[in-house]
Amino acid sequence: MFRAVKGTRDLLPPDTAVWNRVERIAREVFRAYNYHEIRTPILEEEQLFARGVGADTDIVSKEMYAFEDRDGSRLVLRPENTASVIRAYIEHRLDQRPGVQKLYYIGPMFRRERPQKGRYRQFFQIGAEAIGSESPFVDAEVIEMVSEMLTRTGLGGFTLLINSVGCQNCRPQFVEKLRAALKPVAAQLCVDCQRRAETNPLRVLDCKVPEDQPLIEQLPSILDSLCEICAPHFEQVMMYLADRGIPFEVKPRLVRGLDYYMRTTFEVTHGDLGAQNSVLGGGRYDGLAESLGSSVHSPGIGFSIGEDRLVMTVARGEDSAPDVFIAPLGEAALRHAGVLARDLRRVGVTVEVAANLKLKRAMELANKAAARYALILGDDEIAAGVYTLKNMRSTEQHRVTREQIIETIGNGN
RNA sequence: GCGGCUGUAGCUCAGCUGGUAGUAGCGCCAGAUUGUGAUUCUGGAAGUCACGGGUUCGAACCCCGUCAGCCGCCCCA
Repeated sequence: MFRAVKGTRDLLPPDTAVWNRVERIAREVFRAYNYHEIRTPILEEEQLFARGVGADTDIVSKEMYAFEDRDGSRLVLRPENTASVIRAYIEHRLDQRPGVQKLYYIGPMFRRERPQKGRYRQFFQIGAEAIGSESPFVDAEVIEMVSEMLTRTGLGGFTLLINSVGCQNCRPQFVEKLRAALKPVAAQLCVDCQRRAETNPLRVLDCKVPEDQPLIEQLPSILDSLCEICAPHFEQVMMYLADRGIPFEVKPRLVRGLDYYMRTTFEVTHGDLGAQNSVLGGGRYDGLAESLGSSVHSPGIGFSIGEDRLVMTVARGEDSAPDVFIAPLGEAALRHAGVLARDLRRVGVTVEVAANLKLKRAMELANKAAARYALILGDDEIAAGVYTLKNMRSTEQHRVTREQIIETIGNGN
């Protein structure tokens, strides 16, 4: 027997209704903020991510689905979408279009990790990028938008964390400071942190081992090391968020795993997600376009929502049910039903026709499908030129004309 | 990539210290005579007990391996 490959899954009804609802809300919110959809290929050149995301990141160094194409070129299934969007932005000279380019996407990403709760090898992201402005106002607007989006999907009890990770000027200085501060205490930290202290000191700040926390608290904060550009930028972002009444928490130890982030970074966590408690991550990446070959400075900020994780945490809805379940008795009635069904569907009524079934069976199926009405069509009705319409909930049934069907159903009775 | 737990009908699960699977619940299908569902009653189908080895007279049960799922680590959405 064939099965979905490890880490991938089939989404079945009625769960797909929840996905559609989430996506519908996302599109509505994107529209309100004047974002437009971009669709980029799932396959990209391997180098795009090595250069964009960073060759040393976990995503690139060990999680990509990479393979050699028949012509020898190295391709990958995209592990994230920001690099692709920037690639498309450069390729199609979107920098020549007027104003800030505000783009959104919804689609699958691929990372070859060990699956667990809220983590799949094929997972879906809803994300957006605003390219062409360094203004902290844009940062605040993006953050406001994600907050709005999550709230409207019905997600409650999430926490918005923000931070600034500085820029190429102030971050290296901070890293040195951190290294110096870590030297005397590294031996008392967990083994992972001892390794991180060497390879990537910023990661130590993100350690979750409880015993390490007292020592980590004592380490310098990047917010004290921000340069004269980064510091006011962050202040303004917080001010604009406060203006809009958006609750947030400053987490100076928030570190993101992608190399391209600078200045503003943010994350949304939710308690119901288990160890993978992050529903959304994002940040500013002012140098990314240039590192991907753009001749024009194209600063940007973006985010992506883990749609699988969001769906996990929002209420489970019900899928749509038919308005009318038509039960035709006999061949003549079936032909008549086919035409009637077409006409009803054309005016927006959801119709199911029970073909070649006994009436009892048709009624059973109408009930199981949660249909609002059953429409019985037999020789009597054909002779009289009417239909028998039964309200499945109240059990009342009447003989009605074609016009009355649409009227009754349209009224939602 | 590393660790822990789990793997019996479509689903949720029983199955005693190994003797060769359950009238279990839900679901599914059919019937309770004529053109009426959801309630009720009756009947039925469906499992190579994840897969492959081993121990044993005998394994769903014990041992080893593989695979899958879940949970955690790493990291991230």
